Amino acid sequence: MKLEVQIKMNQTLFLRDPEQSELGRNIIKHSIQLIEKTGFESFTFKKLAEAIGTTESGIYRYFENKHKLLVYIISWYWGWLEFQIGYQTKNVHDPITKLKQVITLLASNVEDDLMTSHVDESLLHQILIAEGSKSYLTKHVGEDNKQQHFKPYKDLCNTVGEIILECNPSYLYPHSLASTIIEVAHLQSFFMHNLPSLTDFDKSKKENQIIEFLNNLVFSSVIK
Amino acid sequence: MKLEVQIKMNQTLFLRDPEQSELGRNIIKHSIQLIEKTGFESFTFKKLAEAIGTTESGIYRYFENKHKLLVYIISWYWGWLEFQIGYQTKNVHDPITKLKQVITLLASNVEDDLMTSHVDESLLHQILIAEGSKSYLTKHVGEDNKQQHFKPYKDLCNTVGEIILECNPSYLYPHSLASTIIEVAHLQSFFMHNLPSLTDFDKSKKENQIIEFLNNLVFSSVIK
DNA sequence: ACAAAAATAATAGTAATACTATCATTTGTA
DNA sequence: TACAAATGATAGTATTACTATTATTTTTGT
Repeated sequence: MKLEVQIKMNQTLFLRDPEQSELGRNIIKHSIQLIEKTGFESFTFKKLAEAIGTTESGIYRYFENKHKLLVYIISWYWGWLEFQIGYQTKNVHDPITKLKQVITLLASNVEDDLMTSHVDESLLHQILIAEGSKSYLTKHVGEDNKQQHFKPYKDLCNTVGEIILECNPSYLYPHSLASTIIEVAHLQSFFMHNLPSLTDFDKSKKENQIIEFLNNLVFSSVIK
Repeated sequence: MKLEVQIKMNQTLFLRDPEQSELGRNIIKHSIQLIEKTGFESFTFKKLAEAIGTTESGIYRYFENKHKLLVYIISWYWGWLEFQIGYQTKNVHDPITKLKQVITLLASNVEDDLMTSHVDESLLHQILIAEGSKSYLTKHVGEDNKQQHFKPYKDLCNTVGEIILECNPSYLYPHSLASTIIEVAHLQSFFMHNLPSLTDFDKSKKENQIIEFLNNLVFSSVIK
């Protein structure tokens, strides 16, 4: 028997559940590939339909528009990451060790998880770095938020915030520090590869330097 | 005599210099208002032309496309901020005080600077918070970078990075910390207003809390 | 003051995007 | 095997992101 991890998704993000059909899973699979390759701005449902071998109207039966599809795959990623964090830190009791592991998970390059056959987490991680903030940097962020579209992200920040509080119960900014860690991990990776003079890292040494930077930043302020 | 501050802009960002004509200055003025009000996605040259009382082709004579216009106004803002930092910290010799003042400048709500009659810096600051990262989160960031479109941002990060090094010459990540301060100041402000559970702040107390968070973060790690 | 040059306005047109609608065909299942 | 549900094929619309052309106004150099 093949084990498949299922991430429970918000129903308002789609019109028809893409997990439940071959076409739906193809939409997810190929949209991840296309968005990663061409960027979200030049990604269209027409191109996606061509890549899959279906028609535009086929896609529209699953997703209202490309922004909701983006939010869908990003939410999926946060759900998956939360699962990973729970799984990988299961028997770790020291909160400092746990927080270090979380930072490593957030700032490392991800490998494709074979438990999820139609999702390439490695590509998805790249999408998060380059397009993640576009999911909420809109004028309709308020309504999206009311529909709980960002719940997986918030849940993740809460989880990380709680670990921070375990390290130091009197630390004043657990949520802000959690969202900062996540966003800075992505930003510094983007800068390192595209605008390197905004960082002190070089591509060849990979993500380790970002992890060290974040560890230094986080533990200096959390554990005085 | 009325003093006007002039920010020197990269020539490849525009086709005709908008500072040099009434129409050009109107394009800047109204694009700042429109982008702030409607968001960058629904901002079009047609709407801008209507707001000014000119035609689409009129705008196209100044800017190739709306992305370059966005990068233009954002670069302008970084240039202006750099000037502000230089001006406001002119006679401050203690680097710690200086860095604190810089953090305050980066994370405070900006007031309209009357030295620049066609630019509303307060609106521009809001645009930076909500749209700033869209200037570089593109697939053409590499070419844009070669054309020096992000130079004002890099210069600012360098300036901040140098102050960080004055505080602690052995600090390992001056550039990364500088870009982190700038980005986190904007992100936490956006989150506070739109996704407050990602922060520990509440709108009523305004930006002071973000400044305190950043001070705590920065000085814990820079001055051990 | 006047001609030439430059800038602007007005209009039209195109290809692509972001959809909506309709209907025929295939597929899954009671 | 019949019926519904899902998919495919096709067409159509309004808007966007431009380019091109020509007429009109404004600026400027002599």
